[in-house]
Amino acid sequence: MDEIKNKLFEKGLKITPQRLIILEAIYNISHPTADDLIKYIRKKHSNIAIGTVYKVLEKFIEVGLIKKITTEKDIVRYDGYMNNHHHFYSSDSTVIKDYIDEDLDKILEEYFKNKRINNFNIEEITLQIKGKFKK
Amino acid sequence: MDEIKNKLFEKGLKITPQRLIILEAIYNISHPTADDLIKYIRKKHSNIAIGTVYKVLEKFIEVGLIKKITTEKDIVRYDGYMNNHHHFYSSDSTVIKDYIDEDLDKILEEYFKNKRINNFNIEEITLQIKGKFKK
DNA sequence: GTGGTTGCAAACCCTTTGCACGGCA
DNA sequence: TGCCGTGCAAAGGGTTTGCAACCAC
Repeated sequence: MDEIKNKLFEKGLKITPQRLIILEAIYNISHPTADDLIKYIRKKHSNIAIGTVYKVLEKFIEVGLIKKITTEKDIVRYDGYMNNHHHFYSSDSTVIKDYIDEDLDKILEEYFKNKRINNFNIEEITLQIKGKFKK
Repeated sequence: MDEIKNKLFEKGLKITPQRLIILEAIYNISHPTADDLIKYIRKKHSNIAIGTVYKVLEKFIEVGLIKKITTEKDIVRYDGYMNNHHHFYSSDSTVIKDYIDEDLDKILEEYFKNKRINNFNIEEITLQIKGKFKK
């Protein structure tokens, strides 16, 4: 729990029970929706206001603690893993898996450097890889 | 307008004025939201019900005439260009631009073939390229 | 003729907002 | 103590739904 406190501290955020539990929840649930977080927190701890959850998430995004990710299925999810990474999206369920591949990142960087897209400054490239998980 | 009729016919859909105008609108607006479509149609023609627009779009997606695309900014947009392609997302506006690059598609296909991701069947790879358009 | 399609309005769901109270620094 | 964070409930905005009337085939 102390490393979670540190993360808040490093970003200059006040440490509150709500922020601690929300950040912990983000790290413990894979790509949660706001609703996933609320349920998780209400199960473990006492109550939390829905508005608070949204406000805290917004603040976390603002300071760069988490990211929003968007899926085909319209519901916003949150991701606490901040290094560059891609996502596998299941085409027959709501499952999302992270895909980390620094070799690929380098290939893409190189590719676009040579390509010289001259009216666009690339900041970030993310792959959405759709398909089916094998069982 | 006849090629639009053909597209509906090929997919086995009944040809109605609403479907014709919605599909035409999708081809004439870049990555429209549902609301963009409604406004476009109401400007050109007579009225159209909001519910109808959503139902028609859902049907088009079902038969593979269009795709949904999702952005950071939570609003669903529609895309009538069905060949594989990627998107540039402006990080300081809502502009989206298509990016077609068959060489890149081949490189990625090859890359993942060699990678042998063995618990996932890849169906489609889409790049989200975030950055800023130069003026 | 008849099943699919449309219009309309109400319902829904997720998210945002305003404000008074409460608690961290 | 002062200001930021929280809870609550109401409002907002986009999307979905149910049903009667309508129309393409």
